[in-house]
Amino acid sequence: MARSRKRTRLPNRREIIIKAAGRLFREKGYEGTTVRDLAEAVKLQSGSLFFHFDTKEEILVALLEDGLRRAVAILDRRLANAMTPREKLSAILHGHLEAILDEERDAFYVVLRDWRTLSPASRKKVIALRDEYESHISSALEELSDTGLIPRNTRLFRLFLLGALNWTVQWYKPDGDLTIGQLADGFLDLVAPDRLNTDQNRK
Amino acid sequence: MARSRKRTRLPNRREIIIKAAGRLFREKGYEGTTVRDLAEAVKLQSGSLFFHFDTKEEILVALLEDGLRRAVAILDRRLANAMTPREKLSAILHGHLEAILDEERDAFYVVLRDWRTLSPASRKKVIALRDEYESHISSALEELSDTGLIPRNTRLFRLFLLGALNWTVQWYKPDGDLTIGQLADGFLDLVAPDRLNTDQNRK
DNA sequence: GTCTATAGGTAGATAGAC
DNA sequence: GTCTATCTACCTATAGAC
Repeated sequence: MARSRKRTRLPNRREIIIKAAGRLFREKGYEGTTVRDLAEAVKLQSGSLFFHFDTKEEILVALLEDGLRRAVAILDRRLANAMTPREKLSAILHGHLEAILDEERDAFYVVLRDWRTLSPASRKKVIALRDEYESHISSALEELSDTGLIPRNTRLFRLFLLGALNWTVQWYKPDGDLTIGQLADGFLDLVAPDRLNTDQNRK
Repeated sequence: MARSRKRTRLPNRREIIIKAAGRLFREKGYEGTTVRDLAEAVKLQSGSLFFHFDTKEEILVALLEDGLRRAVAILDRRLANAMTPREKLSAILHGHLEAILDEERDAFYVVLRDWRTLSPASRKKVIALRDEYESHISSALEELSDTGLIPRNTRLFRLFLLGALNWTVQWYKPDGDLTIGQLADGFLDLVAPDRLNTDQNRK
């Protein structure tokens, strides 16, 4: 206890493996990535991975669970700071896009594509987390439905808005000409135009 | 030549295999589906498949190419019949959703998830077709940008709208309470409200 | 904790009979 | 065109030395 104080907690091997798995699974798919690929990425022999995880699937589950849990935290932090209806809508867009495009990018992409390969037990756990994340967004949107800020057909609007947001994982490039914040603001202006800022409405 | 006249062209074995592959690849993924699975689905032995296709990947490519080509045709037919700006926008929504949720459902789902597993040569061909399909939508939207029907930031609007539409493949259930036509009309009303039909705007 | 070596299983693809 | 039989390669996972 007295010996040494950790300044920045170094990621342990397990976390390093999960992070590398996230990148590889996103790039080549879970089934397209072999444990040898993963071992090479973290400079181990393939057998050594099985000291840290019992199975390959356990690595996938760890990636998805960690990622989804952190995403909920990111979103909730944004929502907690939002007061007006428009701020809340903005928080949903910024928080969600930040989670899926930046911080937990790999986990979101992989869970979307590869959740079907999970065993029933793992699938249940992961899908429950995914549903929980989405329920935070849905209930926040539900609150807005009476303010007049969003259309009255909440279900269809929710499907439309979340679809547009979720699809960004397919095309958004972090090194492109659009920051995540700009994208969120741009989308916000499409669904709830700020009438004070009329530049974009003038012809 | 004189012997018999085909009334309805029976799908030949090759087409039967492609169709079964579409269902299996969508359900279990391309890599998660073995040639033995596919052979069983069409009541053949696994070796017999290789009389019709040289490799497993060739089956995937055939599925995607056929599907994307037909999708372009579906969309263009809809667009050709549309006159007013709002009809054109409606044609985009109806045509696109019909293509990806009904007629070429399997191909769209699979190309989205599994295109990365294709060899570079096959990938190039398939992506070119995908781009061509999308360009038909994009240019139709571009035409609408001067009519005032859609927002002036066409790029962001296009990304937003196509994202919402494309994402429907993730959640739309053909046997649910929403027909594809109803979905298209509902989305149309969100992006370009019909002011004559004010029921939905009244509070 | 990581290594080497390999077991045990299954994948895509081929050969040749019919 | 389809079958049976099988090849080769590679996969996940394990065993035991260090």
